[in-house]
Formats: sequence, structure tokens, C-alpha cells
Amino acid sequence: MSRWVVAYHHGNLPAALLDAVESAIADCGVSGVSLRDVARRAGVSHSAPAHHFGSKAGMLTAFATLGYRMLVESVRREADELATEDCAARVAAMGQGYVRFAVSHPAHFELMFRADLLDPDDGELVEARDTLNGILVDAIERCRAAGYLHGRPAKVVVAGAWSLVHGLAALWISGRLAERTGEDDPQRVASAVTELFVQAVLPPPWQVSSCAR
Amino acid sequence: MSRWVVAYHHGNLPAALLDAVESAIADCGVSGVSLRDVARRAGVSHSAPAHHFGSKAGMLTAFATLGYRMLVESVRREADELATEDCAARVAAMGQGYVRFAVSHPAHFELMFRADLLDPDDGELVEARDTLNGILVDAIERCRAAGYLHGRPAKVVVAGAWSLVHGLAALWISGRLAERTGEDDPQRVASAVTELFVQAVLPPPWQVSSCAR
DNA sequence: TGTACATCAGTGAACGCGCGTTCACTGATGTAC
DNA sequence: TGTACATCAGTGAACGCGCGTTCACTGATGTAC
Repeated sequence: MSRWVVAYHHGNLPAALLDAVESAIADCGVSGVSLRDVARRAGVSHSAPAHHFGSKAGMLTAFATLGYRMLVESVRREADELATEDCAARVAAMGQGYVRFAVSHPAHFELMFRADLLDPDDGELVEARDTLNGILVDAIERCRAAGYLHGRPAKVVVAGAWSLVHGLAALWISGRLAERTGEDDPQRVASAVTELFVQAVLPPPWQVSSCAR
Repeated sequence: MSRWVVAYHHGNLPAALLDAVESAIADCGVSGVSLRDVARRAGVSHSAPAHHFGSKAGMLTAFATLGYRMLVESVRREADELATEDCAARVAAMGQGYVRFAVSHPAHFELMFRADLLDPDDGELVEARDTLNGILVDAIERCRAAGYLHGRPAKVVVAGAWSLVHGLAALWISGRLAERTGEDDPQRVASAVTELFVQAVLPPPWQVSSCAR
């Protein structure tokens, strides 16, 4: 087939459609995205998305699943790039990876937590979510094993750490935090806030324990 | 006019419509809410909401504004009910008030941070937002003045505290946190997490300063 | 107390629109022989 | 190398629907005199 002829078979239409979802959400918001608009952006007929994803919910669920996988990768990469093996530093880095993904892919991030638009029983979605949860829990568990928790329940620390970075990302995306801090670089805010949390909540075991009660 | 006759003039239709918005969002999600459905729930014609609010965006903006006011009240009430004047305890209480509002009015809370559905220039919305921001900033500023910050920048502590409770609320509403912690009472989680944060990040000034660097 | 009139609240019909889903189809690809 | 056939990818027309907005209207209320 000549390269001058538009291909009938696209090659990788599902991926192209998911790209189109991202730009559609960026332009119209999560609530404004439609199957037909996504197909238009990808340059295919409006029944093509339905062919691949079954339905609008299926398409959005695939998009959210991709988001969870990208988030996992961002969190892992940021921790792996550290020179140190210090478990608290890893937690801080993971938090920054979390925010980095969210602010650079706000469309994915927003949709990932919009239960009303996703298929809750989708196996791949559930699996991707579990993977994310696993690496968060593991990181805190390592801190506990290394004595960084000073008796604090790991469950509470997990909930706190996750809430902190999730809230930071959500407030940044919604515009509230930028508006208030006058800061223009979300990563600088994320860095300051995660360092604050980690230094205060996960002091190394050799530090006086009076801080940690 | 007899009480047996349906009133032509409703009395307080705008308020009734905003109640209907809440139940519509609860049933259909933020993305699924429509002017017509809201009118149906309130038992009026579908042009009545437009009459009062001008447009769908106007109605949702009024709903979000109400949400900000309720949030401010919840945060204030929780702090005012404290027996102590301790500024760190007040911050913890305010955090719990934040989460309490969010989980008991998820429809308001979700919409409040959905910039794509609101009128960004609405004066009342902006004012209600500013009020919320003011009481958060004030509370941390008092801690700074009382020596609880140990040299930490107030801006970072504000961002951290807000992110923490906002993230906790958002994760709870989306179902992620309940799923992971196995906890059924969001207020118990909120209490544990805000106490953790406040004890670690806002230790009283007489506590050894090595913790706070 | 009564009347006239302005204002406000809510109606209901009409509009055009974009939506998600379905379905019979056609074009392209890959495989078996 | 060629042919037949199954499978997969994407099309395009059709459907019924609910939507937000507009507008001329009617009913109720309040005020001035």
C-alpha cells in the first residue's frame, strides 16, 4: 500500500483514540467529552471507538486504566532515579512522581477518580489500581521495617501520604493552589510539601523519639 | 390562598432547586446532572431554573457557592467547639471539619472544584472561596505567631495542611480510601491523619527543636 | 376599602443540536491448501 | 504462486432521545392613590 493513500486499517487506532480522549478532555473538560468528538479528533467515523471499546464507558475506562499505568511508572521512575536507598527519601520521591504525573496528565488524573464515568468491574482497571496501591503500601512498609515509623500505624501513614499528594495534585489542577500560593511551578510546591511531610512524619530512627509521638 | 391548592408562587424556589441539584448529582453524578432533571425533581417547569439562575452554569455556580459557605461554616464550627485555644488543636479540628463537610455533602464538594462547570467570574463564588482561604491561612498564621512553625514557611504548611484534608476527602468520596483501609468511618480516618500531621508538623514551641527542621 | 398598574414568578411550546447505540455493509489482511 | 475463505477494522446511515435556550404568555403579588 502506498504511503500516499490513507490507510483503511489504521495500525493502532485504539492508542490514537486514547490520545484523542486526552485532547478532548483538555478542550471540553471531563464532562464535555463525547464519543463522536473523540472519533472526529482521531479522523475516523464515530462508530470506530464503539468497535474497539464497546461503549463510551469502555473507552473512558481504557483511558483511566492507561492513566493508572502511567502513574505507576512515574512514581517508580522518580524513586528509582534516587542515588540513595533511604526509605523516607524514596517516599518523598514517589510523592513527587505522583504529582508530576497528575499535573502533566490532568485529563487522565481527573478521569481516574471519577467513579461515575468508569466501568467499576473492568479487570484491567482494577489490576492497575491494585498495582498503584501496592507500591505505596510497600514503600511505607519498608519505612516501618527500618524503624522510621516510631510506632505509628502504617495504615494511617499510608492514608496521610497518599492524601497529601493526591490533594496537592487535585488542588493544583483545579487552580486553587496556584491561585493562592502565587507559585507557578507545581513541582516546587510538591517538593516543599513532601519534604515537610517526610521530615516531620518519617524522621530516621536515630532521631530523638520525642518528635515522633 | 388555601393550603390545599398548589401555590403558583413557590416561596423559595431557588433554595428548593439547589436541593434538587444535590439529589440529582447524587443519582446521576456531576456529569449527568441536567437543568431539566433538576426542574423535574423540584416539581416545576424546566424553564423555572433558567428564570432564577440564568443558565445551567449559573445554577451550578450558585450550588458551588452554597457549598463553599457550608464548608466555611463546618470548618469554623468544628474549631469553635474546641474547649482549648491551642492553635495546633484548632488546625486539626478545622481539618476534621473540612472532611466532615466533604463526605456529608459530596455533591457540593465535587462541584466546587470542577472549574469547567462553573462561572469563574461569579462574584459570590469568588468571595466564598476567599473566605475559606482566609480562615485556613489565619489558622496557620496564628500557629506561626505562637512559635509552632519552628521556622517553616507558613505558605508550605498551608499548602500541606490543605492538600492533606482535601486529598483525604477526595479519595474517600471516590471510594479509593475506603476500599484500601477497610475503614467504614471517614471521620475516624480523618481524625487519625490530621492528628498525625499536626503532631508531627506543628509541635508546640517548647518541644525540642531538632524534630522540626 | 377598592382600583389600577407595575413587577415578579413560573409556564409550556418550540427550536435546533449533538449525543450513544445499533446494524448491515465493505474494504483489507492473514492463513490454509 | 495463486486462490478461497475466514477474520478483523472501520464505515455510514438511521434511530430515538434528552438536552439548553428562547420567548410570548399567564397568574400572583405588592404598591400607590
